[in-house]
Amino acid sequence: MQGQALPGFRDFYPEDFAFRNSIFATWREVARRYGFQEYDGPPLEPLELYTDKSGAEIVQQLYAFEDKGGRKVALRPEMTPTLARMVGARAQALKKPIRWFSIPQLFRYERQQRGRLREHFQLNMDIIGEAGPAADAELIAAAIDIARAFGLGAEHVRLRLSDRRVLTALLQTHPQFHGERIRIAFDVLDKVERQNRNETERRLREAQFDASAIERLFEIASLKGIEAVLAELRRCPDGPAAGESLVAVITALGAMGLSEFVEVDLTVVRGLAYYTGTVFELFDRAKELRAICGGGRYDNLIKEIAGMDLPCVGFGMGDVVLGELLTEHRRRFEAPGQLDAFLVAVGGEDVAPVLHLAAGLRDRGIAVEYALRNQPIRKQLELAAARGAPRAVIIGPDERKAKVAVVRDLKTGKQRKVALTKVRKGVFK
RNA sequence: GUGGCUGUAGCUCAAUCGGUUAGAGCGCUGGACUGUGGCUCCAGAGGUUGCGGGUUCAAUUCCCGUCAGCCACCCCA
Repeated sequence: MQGQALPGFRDFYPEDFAFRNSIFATWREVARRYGFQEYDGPPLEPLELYTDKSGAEIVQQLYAFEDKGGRKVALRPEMTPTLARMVGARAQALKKPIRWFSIPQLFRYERQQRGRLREHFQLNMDIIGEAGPAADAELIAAAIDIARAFGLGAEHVRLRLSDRRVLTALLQTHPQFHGERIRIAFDVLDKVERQNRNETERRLREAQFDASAIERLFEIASLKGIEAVLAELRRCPDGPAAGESLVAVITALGAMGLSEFVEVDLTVVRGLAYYTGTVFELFDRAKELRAICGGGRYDNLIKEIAGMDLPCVGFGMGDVVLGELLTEHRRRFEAPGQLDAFLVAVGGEDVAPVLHLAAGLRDRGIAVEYALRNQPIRKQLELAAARGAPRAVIIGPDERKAKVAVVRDLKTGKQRKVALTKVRKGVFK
């Protein structure tokens, strides 16, 4: 075997490409329904776009190198910094709120495993310039509607919802959770579901938290559902205010009829440091796969990158985990037969008339194919069927004499003679 | 980046205790079938057993390295 794709990179054979296209088409369709406009940026960006925001360690996970002009560049690992730059540059001119989406191919140099490659396509939807919770609800609704558009209902997926402002308010009721140490608590909470309790306690003790603080953190982690969270918030000084946005988001989603998908869970934190409020993830119910989609509110990022003060909320949804889930649910896309007709020449003297007919039909936008060698009709029909053509148009000496073609329905096997004048116009019956 | 497991035809898998010419099904190509596909039958092509080294009279089989895949960690687009 001579060569193969680099590790973590995919070849898309026609059936894979059809599947990918069907995912993209659904993404675009839902984005359109929500009034989003599509944009794109360069796949190659200045390295600093990522290092400035994410810290130098992430360079280890970037496809980064020096170009021939000595510039340090990187293949984009995420779309948000590019979006921030683009919006920042025209922030004055763009009518707010901005609703934009993109389907970039993103790259990351990491060891691949299931659901995580070195390259993937990711739908990004963002609302920029609206600080209120209606924007958060709108995006969460879009994420859920995408799942629904793929035939995934509340029995297949669930949306886990949290809010960092709520989490902060609850944590701060304990004196040991303050300032930088809240970040540590975030980090631990993010992993609390994946680790056993002993491991979690060990990490907290290493970070100098005492038994009462650890107890408090587990208390917060165990709060499930909005009622439990609200009850707890009422016992904090700034609690009710911190919970306002979360309540508004849940209310809006309820009004849209999406409550059965939504579950408040404070252990959803998201790894990225720049989230400031709402955070959410879409999961398969069985929780066998990684998150299908993740996002949240990041109100300070554009100011950091472009200097404009614009609140944002957005999410990313990759094609890899989603594709795995769809395949599991047997919703794998079958490549559609794209031909309208397969033209069959009975003998060598029929080839030129078939070519002529093919050219005329193609001019009319009709998709046709014919055998590239002289073959028995048997072979030509076999190819026609394999290509998924709905019908074969057979032309032989008898047909030419009678100025007709035999149109054979390849599904039913029924055939009839149709005048050539009609066939030439793409009328096959 | 760390650790564990696994690599045989395009795909799914065989190959006895280490035994000489590595097989089968599906798929692909051709034929039976000279104006009618799907069925059936026949034949063919397709392999450096991931790659490299070692042990042995003999390696798909045992050992080491390496690459790739899967899983876990790390990390989360």
